[in-house]
Amino acid sequence: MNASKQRQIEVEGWPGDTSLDAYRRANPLSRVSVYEYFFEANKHRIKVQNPSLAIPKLQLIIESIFRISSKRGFHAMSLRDLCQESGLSMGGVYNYISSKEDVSKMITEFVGVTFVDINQALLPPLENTEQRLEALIRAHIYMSELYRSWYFFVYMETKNQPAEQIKTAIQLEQKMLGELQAVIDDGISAGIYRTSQSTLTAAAILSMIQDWYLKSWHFKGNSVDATSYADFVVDAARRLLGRLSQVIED
Amino acid sequence: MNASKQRQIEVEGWPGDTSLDAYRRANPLSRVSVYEYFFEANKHRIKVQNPSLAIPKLQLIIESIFRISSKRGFHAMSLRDLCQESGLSMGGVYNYISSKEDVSKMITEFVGVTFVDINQALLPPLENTEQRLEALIRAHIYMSELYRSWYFFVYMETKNQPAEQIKTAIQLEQKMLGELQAVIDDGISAGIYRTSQSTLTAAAILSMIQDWYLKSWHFKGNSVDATSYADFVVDAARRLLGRLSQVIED
DNA sequence: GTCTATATAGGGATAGAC
DNA sequence: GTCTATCCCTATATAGAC
Repeated sequence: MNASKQRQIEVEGWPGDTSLDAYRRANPLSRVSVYEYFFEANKHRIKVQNPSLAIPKLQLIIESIFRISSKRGFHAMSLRDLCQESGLSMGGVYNYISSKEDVSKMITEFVGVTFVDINQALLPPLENTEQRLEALIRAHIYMSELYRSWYFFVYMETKNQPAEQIKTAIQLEQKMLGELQAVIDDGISAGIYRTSQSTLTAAAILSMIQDWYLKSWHFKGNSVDATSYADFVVDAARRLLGRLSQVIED
Repeated sequence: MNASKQRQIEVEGWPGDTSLDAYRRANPLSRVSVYEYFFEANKHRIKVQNPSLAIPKLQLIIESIFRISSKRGFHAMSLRDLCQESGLSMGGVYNYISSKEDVSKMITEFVGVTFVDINQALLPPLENTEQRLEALIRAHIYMSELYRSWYFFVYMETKNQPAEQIKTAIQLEQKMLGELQAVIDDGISAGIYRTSQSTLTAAAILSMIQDWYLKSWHFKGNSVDATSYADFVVDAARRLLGRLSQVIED
């Protein structure tokens, strides 16, 4: 249950099969409810200890939070709004959270630990440069497709939280930037890639990845699905890195 | 004074000289205080009518808003915070704004109208595909360099505002996306560019541009200045569009 | 035009019955 | 474990003196 203890998940299909479906089958989160993991990770902070009671209630509360705060932000959401949306009472909600700030913290940390660790475990080794770059890109896009509300919440809300949480969010981003840059630098040494700007290129690739959950209005409007967007980003990364496109253009 | 009435600003230097300095000389905003424009644009909503009194006070208030809300968000900023930061009293502040929501609206609209119109007027014609693409990229980056707080505020805060203002912000973004895509499609027709994904490429370029004010922590940490970041984005756009880099790599 | 003092509503959080 | 009722604080906004 504790993703951070897993080192390398052995799975068939991924990352050889690069589709969203192959990723979903490889991702341990899709086998049970994500709220089961969430409950385990936060058991010590939650009053209600019976899992069969707590897990569905947590789901109710967190999904309500995502719905309300996606409209006007977490800060603008009052706990009375949350009670109305979830159908719970004030007292009921406070059996699952210890404060409004605390629940945002739990969500942020959960994404930063569980989601990141799982994707880490799904990565091919560094030697395999091109496959690793592709897996870095696709795993992030696919995870954020499967758990879009979580990613969107963390990106949008942490910027408005106390310094401590902002640090968590920026570290999360810098970790991914570091991973990307390491692969790129590796590819440059190996003579596969040609660019003098590995840092900026890594940042550009990350922004394209983040667009998938930050600007979903844009992709919905143009009916692009997760797999084909990931295809695009992988191709774009190759172009930025001085590699010819390997996607056939019609 | 009213930028929206200007059609094509005649300037020497820009866009032939692509540096930040050339842009600054061409930009009419840099000749006076931006708050002079702001006061003119919002005269009808402000109680204090004496410009020599109102303009510096507006500057004080808006700069205080930018400072406070860049930390924990506009919504988290109370008017008492604002009074303390600006040194004004509650009554004093309310002589310049009619409500908290109203001031955020004024800022959003100002960026969406004045800033956008000025950059529009600085653009070379559509026929000149490559120069126009470059000018679109550079003008946006340079304007956001000169008025970073304004851009950051609009991007971050409008997502947490009433539906009406979100629409304004998304329209602003879609306008820029449309401009980029038009140039790209033009370049494809002319046989200059090679890509099957003009919409997604336009979005990727816009994200790189927005990174300049959304992730300034990243560039500061790597000591990249506006001109060299713009160089990078122009080069990256060419790579994405199937054009070989024209920047010399060392 | 700017201040101090205040009205009024709504926020987060808790006590205690069931 | 969940509810209702309530505490107390802070928010925006305004009234009225100077």
